Amino acid sequence: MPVIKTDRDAIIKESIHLFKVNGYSQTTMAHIGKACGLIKGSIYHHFKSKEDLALACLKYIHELFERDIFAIAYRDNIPAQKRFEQFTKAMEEYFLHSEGGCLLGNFALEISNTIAPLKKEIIAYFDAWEEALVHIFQEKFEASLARDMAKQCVASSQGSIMMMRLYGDKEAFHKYNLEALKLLV
Amino acid sequence: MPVIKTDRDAIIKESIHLFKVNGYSQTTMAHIGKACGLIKGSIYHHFKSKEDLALACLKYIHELFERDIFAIAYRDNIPAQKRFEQFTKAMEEYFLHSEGGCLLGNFALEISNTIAPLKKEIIAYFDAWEEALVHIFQEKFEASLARDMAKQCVASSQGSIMMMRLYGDKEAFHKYNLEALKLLV
Amino acid sequence: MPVIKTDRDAIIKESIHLFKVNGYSQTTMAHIGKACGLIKGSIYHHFKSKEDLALACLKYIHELFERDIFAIAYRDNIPAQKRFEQFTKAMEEYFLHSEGGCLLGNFALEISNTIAPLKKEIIAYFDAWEEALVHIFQEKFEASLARDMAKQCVASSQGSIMMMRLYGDKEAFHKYNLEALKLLV
Amino acid sequence: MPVIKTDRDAIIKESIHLFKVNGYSQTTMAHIGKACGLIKGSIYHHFKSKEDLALACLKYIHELFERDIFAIAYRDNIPAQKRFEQFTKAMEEYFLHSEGGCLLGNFALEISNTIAPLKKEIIAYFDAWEEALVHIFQEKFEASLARDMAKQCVASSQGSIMMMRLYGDKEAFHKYNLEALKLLV
DNA sequence: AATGAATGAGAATTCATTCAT
DNA sequence: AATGAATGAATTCTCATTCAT
Repeated sequence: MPVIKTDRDAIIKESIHLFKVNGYSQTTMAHIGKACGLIKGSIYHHFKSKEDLALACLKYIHELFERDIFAIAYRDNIPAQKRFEQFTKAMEEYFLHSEGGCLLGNFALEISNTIAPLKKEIIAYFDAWEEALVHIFQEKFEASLARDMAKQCVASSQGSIMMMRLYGDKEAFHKYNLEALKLLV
Repeated sequence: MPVIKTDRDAIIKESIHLFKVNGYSQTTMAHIGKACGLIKGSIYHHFKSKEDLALACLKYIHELFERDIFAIAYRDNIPAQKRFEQFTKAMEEYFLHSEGGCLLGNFALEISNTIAPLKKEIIAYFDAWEEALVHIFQEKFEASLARDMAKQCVASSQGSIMMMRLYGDKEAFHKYNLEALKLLV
Repeated sequence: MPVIKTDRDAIIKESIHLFKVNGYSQTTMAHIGKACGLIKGSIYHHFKSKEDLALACLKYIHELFERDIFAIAYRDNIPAQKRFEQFTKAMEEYFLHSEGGCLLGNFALEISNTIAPLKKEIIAYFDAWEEALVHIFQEKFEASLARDMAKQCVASSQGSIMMMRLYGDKEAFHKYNLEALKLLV
Repeated sequence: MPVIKTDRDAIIKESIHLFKVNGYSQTTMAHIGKACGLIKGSIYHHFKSKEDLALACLKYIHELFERDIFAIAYRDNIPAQKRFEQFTKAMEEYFLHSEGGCLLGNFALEISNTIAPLKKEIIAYFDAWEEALVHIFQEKFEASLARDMAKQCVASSQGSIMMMRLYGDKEAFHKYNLEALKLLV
């Protein structure tokens, strides 16, 4: 029962792509409109402002991750190590095919200081990512260590994605993920 | 022979700060002018465009890193491990006091796709960083492994800086650096 | 045979209120729609344009005044002075309860110069008001004087309404009406 | 020693004219720019917003009235009646040559409900007008009566100006002023 | 070098209006 | 009659850049 894509969703998807590749400020409502086959003004029928649209994009991705990736961490019937592998693989899968890297990470650096409502959502996303990893690691490590490991895992992932985006080098990103798996061996 | 701060340098320093904290697009020539006690038009006596100024900022930081940090890696009279410690400490020192994180990293995500000349400089900086680490690691590891380690080290640093910037958490950044040191033990 | 309120009438009444309080330009079709429980586009089933709707509002009020107030002036079986009292009282009654003052007066100042068809209706309204007063005054004064008195009476009323609207002071408006009555004593 | 007209003043004067004749909303920054020989954006060099410009216009007129008209009321060496004549004449002089009537009165009806900062200035202007008249009337009448007379005088003036503007009838305005003078005979 | 004023291109946003359903 | 979506033109405002002084 796949959810039927509403027009709202179509706009969000195009926007996510443009925001990821060109950044928030360099993406104009006209660009987004064009990508959706609309004129710029028409987008305001669906979102009350550019910021509002951007927030919807962040939430869309956050939900996607919750459902498809973070959720993996909570499948407690699967051994922790196996789960971590699946989790890491799902991450890799997503980002290898995500032109422009991680929208949340990009926005964290571009606008989290200037647009507060977006910052909140960005932090919520990284919190959830961290929490998922903590849930896995806790099974094998003491809580405080598990948290430190999770934090570093999130950070390293973001760093790797940044480098993949900058250099266009998917190879290195894959290697990083292989390396990350050793954490739980 | 300490370099005398020219006006040009003063503008660069203010710009670096603003660019780091607020990003490229969200920093206007008027903001920069105000921070320098000038009106925006006057900046054009020193830099021919905003892009040109941004490039000067990137180069300024790149040179600073070459001189003060990357150079450490090449002090071959010091043992590799010691050098790595010094290198890591210098990095930490810099970024702990750098409000807004890493300008080069920020710009990598915000505008490397849209402003090609800046991308070149950003890549040169990360290349140099990586090369410095390779130089250290090569002493103890085989070339290809040393490079992989260097790449991951750079990426992880950037990821940690991103998180420190987003969460305002210097503690976690410090912990990450302690952890990184274990690479060479 | 009381006139049944059609939907058209409901829209007109809401529009009159919004136009009076917020002016022509600052009242949008969306505002009007919302007040009527419609979306803005639906109003076009009843009126072919905003201007057309505004014209209907002006005519609605003009007719109301003809029927309920101006008509008083022509009840020739009642003594002029008594009629004038009734007329003035009816005016006061209306405007004391009219949030936003006099729509026709407001529009006279806001858009009579820019939207000709509305100006015509506005002038017709003030002409009728003046004529009604002339009819009363003529019984006691010579034609030309009666007309001058009528003109000043209309003008003063509008000025008083303007001040009542600006200051929110109904008291002063009442005093003015008391004063006006002395004209015919 | 005539004050030298600054560019700011030139913009204000053109704006006053356009605002008076076409109203606030129907006057665009492009209109104003065109009238000043500028492009629309350039006006923002002198005024930070349309509202700010409008406020400057209101203040400009308010000051003009204080200096050239209201001041007359306070020349206590001249007999009250004479002063009232001069005051009324100065008013007539101004408004007879003011295409578009009274900016403050026009704005009172168009936007005092929607743009609070402008309302404040409009009220200050009418307060000052009233106060000037009170000062004259007090010499011959008891305070409370003087105030009532002043209020009605202001209101009637505005009503007459409204009618002059609507009908384009300067004659009637003149007659009204003659009539007003009888108040102090 | 610096300033103040101006520019022009474009940004986000609004709004009356239309149209297929 | 009503709706939701779309339009296109216009509106306010921004900003990098230029130029005469």
